[in-house]
Amino acid sequence: MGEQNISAAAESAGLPVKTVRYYSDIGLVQASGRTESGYRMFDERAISKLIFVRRARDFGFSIDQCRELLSLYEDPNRTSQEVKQIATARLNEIEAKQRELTLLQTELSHLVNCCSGDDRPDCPIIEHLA
Amino acid sequence: MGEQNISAAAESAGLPVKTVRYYSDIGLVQASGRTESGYRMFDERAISKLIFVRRARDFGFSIDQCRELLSLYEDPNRTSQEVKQIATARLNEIEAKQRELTLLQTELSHLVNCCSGDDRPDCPIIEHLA
DNA sequence: CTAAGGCCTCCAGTAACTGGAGAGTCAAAC
DNA sequence: GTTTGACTCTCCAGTTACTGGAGGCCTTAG
Repeated sequence: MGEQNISAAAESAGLPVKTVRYYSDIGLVQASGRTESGYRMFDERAISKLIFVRRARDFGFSIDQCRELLSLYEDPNRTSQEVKQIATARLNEIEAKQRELTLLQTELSHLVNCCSGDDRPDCPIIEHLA
Repeated sequence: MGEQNISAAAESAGLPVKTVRYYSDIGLVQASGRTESGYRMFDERAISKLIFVRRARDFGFSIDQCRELLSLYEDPNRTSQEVKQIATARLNEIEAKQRELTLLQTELSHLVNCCSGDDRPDCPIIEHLA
């Protein structure tokens, strides 16, 4: 199992083939080489990068943040400070989004609870938006 | 103040001019008419629709949901049931997103707390992603 | 009358893919 | 040896909800 073609690599990484090709196209995770006929081949290092990116994407890191994290991952001279900074930025995004959603949820659930949901046209939801 | 041009309408609604033009283009909120020279004009009804859409967008309703809400808003024979159904769908989306973010926040904040953030390369965040 | 600003349309770009067309490639079945 | 089916390739279009910009007409203040 030295090198795998794109579908094997995609399966190893838990990603769709299309996504692996896309990451390859944008230079996020390059294939380690091509066959004579032009098929992408992925070695273990490339596959571990794909896995890394998948996990980072699961955390909601953007492609650009993934690019930075990946280069830190690959850099033996990285400092944990650099990594922590990126992760903290993402954490702040998450927490900001949480606060936003909590406000929306509070207000919208209140409106939904106040709406009788019957056959009459009177509706506090519509009234609130109008 | 019978009819307003696009910048006055945008200001009344609290939306960027570009967005008003966009809503007009996609048929979400049409201008009530055009001047001889082709300028869009918005009457009070159009402007109240713009405001309605802005508020609905603030709740995170999609353009398509806004379209539905708007047609209910305009329909004297609507039932509050129909409105409630759309709002409940959006509320479910919000709550699903909240659950997702809470999981992420828990996990990521744990990792960030475990990361020393110093000059050494050892980092639990990177290790978790690898 | 001219210059500044507002308005018009159309096109491109954003994020991160996803789907599809058309064409070449590979492995196995016949 | 060929054929068939699955796989791969590239390139293009579409998704969401705008946003920015080019090029050109319109309006209004000085």
